[in-house]
Amino acid sequence: MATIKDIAKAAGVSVTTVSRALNGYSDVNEKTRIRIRKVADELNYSPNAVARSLVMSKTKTIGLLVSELNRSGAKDMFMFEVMCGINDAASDNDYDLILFSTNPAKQQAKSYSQLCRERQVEGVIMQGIKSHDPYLQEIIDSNIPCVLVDVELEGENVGHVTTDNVFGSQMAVKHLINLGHEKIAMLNGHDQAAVSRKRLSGYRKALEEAGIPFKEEYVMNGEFREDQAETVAFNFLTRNNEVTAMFCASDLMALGVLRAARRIGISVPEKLSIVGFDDITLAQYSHPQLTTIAQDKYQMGYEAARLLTAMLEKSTKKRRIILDNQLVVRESTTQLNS
Amino acid sequence: MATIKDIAKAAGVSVTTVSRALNGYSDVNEKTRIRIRKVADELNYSPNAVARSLVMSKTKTIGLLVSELNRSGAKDMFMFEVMCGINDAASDNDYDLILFSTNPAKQQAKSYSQLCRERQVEGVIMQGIKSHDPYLQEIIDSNIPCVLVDVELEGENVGHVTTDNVFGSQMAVKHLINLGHEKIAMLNGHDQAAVSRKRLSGYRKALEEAGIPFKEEYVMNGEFREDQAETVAFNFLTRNNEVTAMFCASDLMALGVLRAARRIGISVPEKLSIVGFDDITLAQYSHPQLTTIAQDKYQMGYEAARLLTAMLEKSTKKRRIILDNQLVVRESTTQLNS
DNA sequence: TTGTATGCGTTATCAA
DNA sequence: TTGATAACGCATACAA
Repeated sequence: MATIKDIAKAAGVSVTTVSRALNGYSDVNEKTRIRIRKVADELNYSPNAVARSLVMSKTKTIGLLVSELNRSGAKDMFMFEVMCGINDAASDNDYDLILFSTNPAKQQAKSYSQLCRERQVEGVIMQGIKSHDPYLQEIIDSNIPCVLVDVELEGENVGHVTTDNVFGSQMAVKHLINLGHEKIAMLNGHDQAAVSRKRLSGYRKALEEAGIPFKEEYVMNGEFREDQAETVAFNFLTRNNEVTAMFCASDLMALGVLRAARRIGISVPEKLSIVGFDDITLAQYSHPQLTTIAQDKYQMGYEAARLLTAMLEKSTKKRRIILDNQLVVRESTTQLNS
Repeated sequence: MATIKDIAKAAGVSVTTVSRALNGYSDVNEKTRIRIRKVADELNYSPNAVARSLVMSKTKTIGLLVSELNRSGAKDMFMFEVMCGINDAASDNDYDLILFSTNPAKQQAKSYSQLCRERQVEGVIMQGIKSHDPYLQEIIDSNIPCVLVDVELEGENVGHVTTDNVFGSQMAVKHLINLGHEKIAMLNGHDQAAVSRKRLSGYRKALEEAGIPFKEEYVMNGEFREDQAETVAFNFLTRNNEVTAMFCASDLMALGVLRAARRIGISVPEKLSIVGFDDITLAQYSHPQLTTIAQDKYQMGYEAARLLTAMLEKSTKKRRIILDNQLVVRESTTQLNS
């Protein structure tokens, strides 16, 4: 592989001049520049980013830390779509992405800051992390800029992007209320998830505004899992047949509820209206198709990477981005016919 | 950030000794090693992989080149699942992954080898590339090891992993034949895809073996797209109502056919049996659920990365891995009742 | 068992 | 406008 040294020799100049010529500095004679460019082309030169990184202490690299990148996350294409957005924004801003996928075992072996410093990433985007993850504290303590997806942490070097979960849930529940429902249950994720707490509060708000009393017994957790949701919903629905609508904190769980309803013989939406959250691909393919709160997952990723690059270039003081959600009405909800 | 220099100073030894102590060389006194380790811990040292890469000319990095990593690929989680496998295998073999996403514009700007040399990746895994992609020739010419997913190229430095597409298709069509079908159409992808050619040949083979004449008019292309498949199938099925079964080169297209059939009023599977290919997540959620040929996407990725690392370490002469597929019978196929 | 010196490919400082 | 030289953090050949 040709280096600037080779070019220097071939062009009869010093490496300094080659470096400057190739990097577009003004203090180099146009003729020499052209000659050097020509030689570089002939030698099929490409700069060695590793060497450059070492001397500049800038790697132009963002670490993409994904907790448990695995098949189980495949169903809701959530991660993937976010990644697409991150990838595009990073690329637009001239950063490369290096993939770190962690799991508890790896976290034990290597600390967050070790991971980052080893590869000399300039910043990090984290996704799929739970609010009790041990890395979280390290992120705060560390001085390397980090943007979190769906974890509401802020600080000098840490920002986040999320969607308006409270309002999104309000929309969902309000939609049900507008359809005449009053006995509305909620199938939430789990208490460790920030989004779960937000969505619960949106649910309560909507009920409150409509003057419907909040009932503790109407709220349950499905761990964001389809099978778990099915089990929980099955038990709940067999016991509470006065309930006419259910708001689920994820589409995947809504799919589980759909199953449970089918098993019990409750027809959706005639006897039970269901609203999901996320608008995953599957939401359009289920029967009935899911009414849901759509999150722009691609946009979340895009904004996350954009925020990070802005932080890296110190061109912003912003540390929080909240995107709007949208109610998508499909087939799983309908007017209550009392 | 602490460097070995700092450690050397603090421990009162030379950088050489530090380097050797930390890298587990035998020619260093155990006591000094322990002291150095302690100092390193105190200074919260982590090695700088960039510097190490430069001097060793080994980056322990694999480039993951994904053509058009974007939302459109989100529906079939194909890429994502393959990526999960790649990620795991790379991690198991102590390589990191750097994400390159290309598109025609970027390819214009930067050649394959430039891309690789800049980041000094040791090897590359490519996915989602079409058989007329300009990078393909560069891959062959280049001396940097590369493993392709679903593109059957081989050479000194290039290998591939794919599944047995011919046999997979044979299984699919044979399944239909066993159910009594004889008028079996095929909805293929496009001619630029190697897998399409393979799957077509499997289709022909199965027909041949059963003594059913191959009919050119029964084969069409749907570009691997759901909407395109729907259109093509709609036109075809309205004109050829003698056809009782259709083999699709992807599940996504099978979903399109399902739509077309519904629009026309052909019930599936009673009047039309459909077999897909891939076994994407959606296949289990459609109505009826798709009978399909399952490819182990995760395994494809895992094997790809494993093959590449083996090539990098020159521990194998193998350049081709072919995985078996599996027929998964669900609800979209049934006995022909004539 | 330890240290000195050199180099990896690049950019940056300073002098010419 | 150009060049000599040092530096980035690390590994290694060689010397001690």
